[in-house]
Amino acid sequence: MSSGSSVPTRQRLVTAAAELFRRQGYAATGIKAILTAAGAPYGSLYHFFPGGKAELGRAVIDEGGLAYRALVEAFYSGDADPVEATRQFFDGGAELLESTGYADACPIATIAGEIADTHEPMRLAAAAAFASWMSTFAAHLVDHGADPDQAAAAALELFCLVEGAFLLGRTTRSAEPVRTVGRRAVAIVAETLNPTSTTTLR
Amino acid sequence: MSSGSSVPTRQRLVTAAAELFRRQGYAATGIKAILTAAGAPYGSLYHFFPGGKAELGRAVIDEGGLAYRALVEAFYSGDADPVEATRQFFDGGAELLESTGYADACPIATIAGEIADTHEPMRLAAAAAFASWMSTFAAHLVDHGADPDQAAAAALELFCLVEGAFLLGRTTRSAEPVRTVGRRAVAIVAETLNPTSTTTLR
DNA sequence: GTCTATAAAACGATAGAC
DNA sequence: GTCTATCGTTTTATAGAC
Repeated sequence: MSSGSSVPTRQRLVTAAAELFRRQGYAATGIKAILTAAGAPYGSLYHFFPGGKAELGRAVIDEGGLAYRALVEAFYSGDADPVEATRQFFDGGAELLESTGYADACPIATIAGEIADTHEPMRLAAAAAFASWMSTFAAHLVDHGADPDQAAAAALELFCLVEGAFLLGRTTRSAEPVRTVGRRAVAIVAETLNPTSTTTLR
Repeated sequence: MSSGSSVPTRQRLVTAAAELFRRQGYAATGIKAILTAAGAPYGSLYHFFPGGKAELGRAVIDEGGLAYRALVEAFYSGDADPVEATRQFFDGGAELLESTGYADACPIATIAGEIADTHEPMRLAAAAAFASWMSTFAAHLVDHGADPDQAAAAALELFCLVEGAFLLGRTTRSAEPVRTVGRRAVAIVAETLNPTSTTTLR
């Protein structure tokens, strides 16, 4: 299946590893399985990634981080209403989860959970990716009039809602958690853009 | 360190495995490491867990689920004010994360993320544990006057906030995410117990 | 830059003595 | 119920031909 000739070997390796890591985890995925999925020979991996599996893992986190950041930007760009964008973002996440048999959720969350205490370079890469998503979203809120501190808090809250709902949704094989937290996320964004009274909830 | 004579072998195995699984993940933790940490010989594991590593993993999830459910009950019991209990629950989580060097967070989240798509018995055990935590919390809200549906939604939202913040906190080595979502959690509980107007956010 | 053969170690699991 | 020796496999990584 696939392994078309036009895609460079290095990228085929990263793509195949990303898919397997996200579903099975980093440690449970053997290099041979990645090689088979990528249609690449054993030596190619160590040509492009002399650091072996760990360096490939880092590349997977970096590229997954960039891809998801681009996704956030696609929803929260320019004039797009943050509230409506949030509704669509969470609906899209729920549909993705369902349509992939509850396999595809966050591209790096599973890896991050495994290596946070054991592999410093990968941990830092994951932290940078997470931060880039939140700051991209928070900047859009600020562009639409939100207070910077409140926007940062809202970004963190939405991140946690998404990641928690992805974990719960994958574990229970349901998209309901994503839809439920999506409604809460919409309310948070609306509140952040339009604080109700002088003494707010926070 | 430890391996006191009074603790039964079976429980030493589960405790040692739980600690290693939570920090390194399920797949990355070898049986030999568990045996060494538990001070148990190779054969004991297969005496108590004929199903091997997977059966031990299931036991870790089950016992971790019961322990955390007891923790939730300790905070949300009887007359305890749900809002104040929520504040203390999240503060406690933040302090635990800090005091353990950002290692100890959710006892089964790391495992759940790894095996959700690959190991059905463990996945179901994790789903049951998650559900028991949420229903325990939701029941307390209902006891204090909340609408059952809103209580269930609030329980799901708090779960996702906690799990997301634990992941982000472990990845960034900071307890800040837990404290930030804790403030949001307090607001959610307060709103659930005391809806403001006829047309609410949801 | 591609590919294979192979090394060296670690893996989960089992058998059988005690 | 405890312990060890060991099987068979799989792991990551390397060497070296092409």
